[in-house]
Amino acid sequence: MQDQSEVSPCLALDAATPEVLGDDVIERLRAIAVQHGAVAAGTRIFRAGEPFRAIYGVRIGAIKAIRYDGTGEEQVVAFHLPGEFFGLTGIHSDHYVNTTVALERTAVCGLPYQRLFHVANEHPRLRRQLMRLMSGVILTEQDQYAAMAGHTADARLAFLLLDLRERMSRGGAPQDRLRLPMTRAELGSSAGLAPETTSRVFQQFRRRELIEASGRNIRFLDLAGLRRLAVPLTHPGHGTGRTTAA
Amino acid sequence: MQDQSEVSPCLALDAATPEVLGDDVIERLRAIAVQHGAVAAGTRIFRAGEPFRAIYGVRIGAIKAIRYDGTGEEQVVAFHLPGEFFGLTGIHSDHYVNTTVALERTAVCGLPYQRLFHVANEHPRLRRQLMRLMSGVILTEQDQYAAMAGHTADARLAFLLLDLRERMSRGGAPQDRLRLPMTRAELGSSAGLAPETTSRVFQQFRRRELIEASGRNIRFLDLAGLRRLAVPLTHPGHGTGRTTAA
DNA sequence: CAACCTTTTTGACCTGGATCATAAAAGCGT
DNA sequence: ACGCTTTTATGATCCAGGTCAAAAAGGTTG
Repeated sequence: MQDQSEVSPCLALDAATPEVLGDDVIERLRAIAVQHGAVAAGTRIFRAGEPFRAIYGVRIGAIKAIRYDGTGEEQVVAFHLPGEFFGLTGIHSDHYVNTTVALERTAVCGLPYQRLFHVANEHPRLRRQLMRLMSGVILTEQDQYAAMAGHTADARLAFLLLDLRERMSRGGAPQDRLRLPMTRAELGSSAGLAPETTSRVFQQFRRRELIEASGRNIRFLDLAGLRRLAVPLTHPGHGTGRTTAA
Repeated sequence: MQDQSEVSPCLALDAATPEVLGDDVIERLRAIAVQHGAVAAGTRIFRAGEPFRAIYGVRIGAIKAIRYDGTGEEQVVAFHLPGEFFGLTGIHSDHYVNTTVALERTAVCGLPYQRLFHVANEHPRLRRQLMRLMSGVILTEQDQYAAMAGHTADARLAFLLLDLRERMSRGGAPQDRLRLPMTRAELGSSAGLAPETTSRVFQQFRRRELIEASGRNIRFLDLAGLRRLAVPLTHPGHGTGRTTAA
C-alpha cells in the first residue's frame, strides 16, 4: 500500500478510491490524466491569473500555494502533499487564483477539467466522489482557519505539525518522524507568523521535549503533549479523510 | 431583481442561476426544497455532530457557523447571508461539523442531499453549477484565511466590512449602508479579535471618517480609504460571484 | 416606564509576537 | 572541500492587541 504514489497517483480521489470508483472509472481517469515529470524545487506549476484548465494532484513532493499580498510580500495559503489535489478554486473563477510552486523535487499530474467533467457525466460514482473531495477541501480550509484565528503561536504551530504529520503519513509513512518540505518562513507564513517566531517556538518545543528537530527533520517525542497544546479540532463523529486545495 | 429572496431563494445556486440552470431544473429543485418558516434569533439550524441530511440556503436573515474551542469558548467560523449556502462540509463527513445559529429572524430552506444528487444525476447543468458553487466556497474560505493571517486588526475588520457590504448588496440592497446582523463580539471572533479590539477599531474608523456607525448600523463614508486599509485580494482576471459554507 | 440584561465603549495595564540586527548553520554548486 | 547563498537561531526592543475592570448605552419584558 505504500506504492500508492506509483500506481494511481492522481486517481486517489480523496483517499478511498480504488474500491469506491471501480476499475473502469480508474481506467478512464488514467486515460485523461496528464502525467508531468518531476520538476525541481522552485518550479511554478501555475500562476495566479492564468486561465483555468486542469486540477492537479500531487504524486510525489510538495506544493505551496501562495498569494502576493499588496506589498509584494509572499503569503502562503496552503501546502499540498502527495495524494492531495489543488487548483480547485479555478473551477469557480475560470482562472487560477493562487500561484503554486514546488517546494522540493515534485511530480504532479493534471486532470483537464472539461474531460474530467465528461467522464463524470457517465459515472455517478465519480460525481459523488468529486463532491466529497470538494467538501473535504472546504472542511480542511475551515479547520485551518479555526485553528489559526485567535490562538497563540504555540497552538498554531502545534496544530500545523500534527496536521502535516497526519497528511504525510497517509501513504503509510513513518508516523513519528517527519521531513518538512518547507522552510520555517513558509511554515510561519501559512500560520500568519514571522519566521523568527516560528524558529523560537520550535526551540521551545525542543526544550519542552515535545519534538526533536534538526533542520527540517522532525521527530515527535510527545504527541499527547503537542495535542494538548494545539487547538483541538472537535470534529464530532468519525475520523475522516483529508484533502487540500489551491 | 430585488425580489430574488422571494422568488427562487434556495435556488440561487451561486448567483447566476435562472438562465444557467433552465426552468425545468429550477422546478425540480423547488420540488425537493424544504422551505422552513422564519425562526427567531438564536435558533439553531443544526448542531455539530448531527448526521448530515441536507445543505441549506439562506433566504432571509443571517446565520453564523460556530465551533466550540476546547474551553467551551465559541468561535465564529463563518457568516452566511441571503443567497448563500451552508452545511456543505457535511457531504464529506456525513456529519455537520459546525453548529449553525440564526443571528436574527431568519428563514432557510433545505435541499436534502440525496435528492439533490438525484436531480443532478439527470441534469449536467446542475452538476456543473454545484461544482462551481463548491469551488466558490473554497475560494471564499481561502480569501478569508489570507485576509486574516498575519494582518492587523484594522486590515481584518476593513476587509470584513467590505466583504459583508458586498455580500449584503447582492440582491440589490443599498450599497452605502449596512445593518450588521451580528454583535461586535461575533464579528471580532470571526476575525480572531477580542470584542474590545473590535469596538476600538470601529471608533478609529469613525474618527478617520471611514464609516459612520451607530450600533449595528453602518454607513460607508470613504470606501477607497477602507479598501486601502483592507488586505487587497489580488484576484486576477474578472469579478466573480461569491458564496459561503458551514 | 422601570428594572433588567445584553451589548458597546473606554481606560489602564501587560504580554505575545513583530521587528531589527547579527551571528551561526546548513545547503549547494563547482 | 571551499566559498557563497539561503536558512535558522538568538538577543534586544517595541508596540498591537489581549485582558481586566467598569461605566454607559441599548433593548426587552413585565
